[in-house]
Amino acid sequence: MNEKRAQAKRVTITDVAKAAGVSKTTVSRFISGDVKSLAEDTYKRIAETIQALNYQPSKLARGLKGRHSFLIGVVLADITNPYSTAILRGAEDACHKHGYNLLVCNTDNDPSKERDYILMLQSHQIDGLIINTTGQNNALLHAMKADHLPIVLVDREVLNFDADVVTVNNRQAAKDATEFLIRRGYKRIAYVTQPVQGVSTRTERATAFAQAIQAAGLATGQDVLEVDGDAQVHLAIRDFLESSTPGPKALFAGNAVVLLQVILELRSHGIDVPGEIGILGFDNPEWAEIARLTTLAQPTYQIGVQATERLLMRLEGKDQPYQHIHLPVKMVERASTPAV
Amino acid sequence: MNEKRAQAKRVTITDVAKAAGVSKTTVSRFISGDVKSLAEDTYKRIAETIQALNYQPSKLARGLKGRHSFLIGVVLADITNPYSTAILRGAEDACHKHGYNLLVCNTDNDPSKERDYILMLQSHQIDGLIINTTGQNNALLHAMKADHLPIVLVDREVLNFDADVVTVNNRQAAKDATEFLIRRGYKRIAYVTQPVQGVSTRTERATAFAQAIQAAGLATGQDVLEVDGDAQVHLAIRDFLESSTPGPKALFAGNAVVLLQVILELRSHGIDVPGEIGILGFDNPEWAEIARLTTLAQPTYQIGVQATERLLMRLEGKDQPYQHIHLPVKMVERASTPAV
DNA sequence: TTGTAGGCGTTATCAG
DNA sequence: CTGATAACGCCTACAA
Repeated sequence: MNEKRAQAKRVTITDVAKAAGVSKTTVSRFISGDVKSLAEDTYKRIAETIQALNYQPSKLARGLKGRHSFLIGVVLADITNPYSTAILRGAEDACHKHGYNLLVCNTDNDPSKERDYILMLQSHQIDGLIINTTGQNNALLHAMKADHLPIVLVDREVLNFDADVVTVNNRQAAKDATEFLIRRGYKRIAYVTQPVQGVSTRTERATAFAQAIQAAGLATGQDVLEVDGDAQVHLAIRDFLESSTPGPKALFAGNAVVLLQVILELRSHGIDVPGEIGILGFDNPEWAEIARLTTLAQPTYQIGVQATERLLMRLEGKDQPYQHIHLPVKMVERASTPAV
Repeated sequence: MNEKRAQAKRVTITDVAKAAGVSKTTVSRFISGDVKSLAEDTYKRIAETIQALNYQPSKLARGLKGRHSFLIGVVLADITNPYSTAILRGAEDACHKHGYNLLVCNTDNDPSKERDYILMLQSHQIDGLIINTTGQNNALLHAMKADHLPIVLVDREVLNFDADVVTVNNRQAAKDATEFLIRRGYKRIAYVTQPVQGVSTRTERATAFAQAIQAAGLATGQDVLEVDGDAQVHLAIRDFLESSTPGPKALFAGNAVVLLQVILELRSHGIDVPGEIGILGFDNPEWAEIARLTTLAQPTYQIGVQATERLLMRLEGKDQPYQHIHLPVKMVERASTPAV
């Protein structure tokens, strides 16, 4: 075990102090931005020395002693989903402005992976956590919160968990979209979603949809189709197409992943969209324009930004009451939902 | 300034040592996996104590003293590009297996942001760096490397920079695809790309394309269209469509971003694909299936995994010569490139 | 306005 | 096989 990674000796606060002819404390004050307690002359000398030596304070050491690691953990359910990516990008931009970095984790909607990650993040002493949770690690989240870790929930809420939440108004959006389809003249409408169990967003959307359908007297008892994977989509769509309920049909997809599956499935059946069936979907992926699909666009980037800003606000000591921020959803009407 | 974040006192190695009736050193050995120098009995006792106390070693403290921060920096040019996301996911999976975490940065192809980020990562004492570089911070990269920071380049190479590189065989893929289009009977073929300047991937693809066109006697002097933004795409496509060179036309897009722009632009001109023009593109985004586009699929997930594994290998002290890994590209033929 | 001393949680060194 | 002790680079009292 000889010197494997013999880093060119790092420039430390001690080097700067020595070179500038002051004490470490003074340099430390400079770093922490405690400007007003430094003589102008001293300030200048330190600034120059830092420049000259190309000194970079170690966030590691700062974190060990002080309060900040300058690390924010981001736990995402599915990092390949453009929805998550947009949030990530918003969070990233906001962090960068404040000198924080993002520790990104991808749980694949797997609660045990999520658990592992939260623990790892903890061991890195993250200053805050932004999480799109599976909803199966609530006890752990409570514990972290009790440990005074600021947490912001994005997209999905957690029952009885008092924290900042940044999401969209799912109920309203689902209701509006459903009523829109009904006004368009569709009579047999189904909502296709991934399993709703434990995921607030999915539950809210599905429930609001079901209520709207009910209110319009269009319920069939087979209105919400829960699917998990292509095979189940296949079966669900087949049954839907075969159902004998009269009138124009429409399918409402709960997110972009499902939307894509539905489109491809319909195509494999040789069904013409929108000739034979209307389509509407949550999320507004880049390909919606290509496929001319009516979608519900969420301000994903803004979700990331606002979540991060809530967090940073707390990190800076401004304690405000927890807030549930519901950003607006905007329908982008395209060719897939004509009046029938 | 009272106790803002008065963390419930963290369980430390000292607590474990005390509870287990051994010294900190011994516990440290346990943590570091130095198993063979522990009595079986001691081992068991420590394991139990750690369980009981729910102890989590602080990676921060470990990093400060020892060699590892267990942090790997990932610098991406564009995090919203599904291509990048897939790499990220591969890297993430590989890291998680080895107990490392990813510090993710998004440069938006902006060299000065890239510079900032590299410096920030350095201050977090990252153990390694995976970078999809803008190509404008080579000096800095050289410096980091001289500091013995293991670096793996993904997607894009850097001239005269000796390091591991994981990418695909761009030249071969571009050549093969171009020849495929020629065999299909297209006579006027243009390659649409984002600015190639400094980006090896783009340069290689464009060059190989130009050579293949040249070899086939199909060059017009207007074969590679460099575009930056929708406005330029608009102009380039218009000129291309108006060009009087006889024979079937085809457009070859340099990546998914350009591909999308091209498709939408053609649509706005009312051009039928593939009736009036053939289309082929690098990358294989999820919507290629919907739009029935022939594409060149890259093993993006694998790029992420292999890049990370190269890095981890070095972190574990296995010094191997640097390698340029060129993963294979696979053409996915769909309806957009019929024989004409 | 500046400095001194001690400690954050861990690992490396050197002894037993 | 196990332990004392001194770092790592910085921050926070407390003093001056």
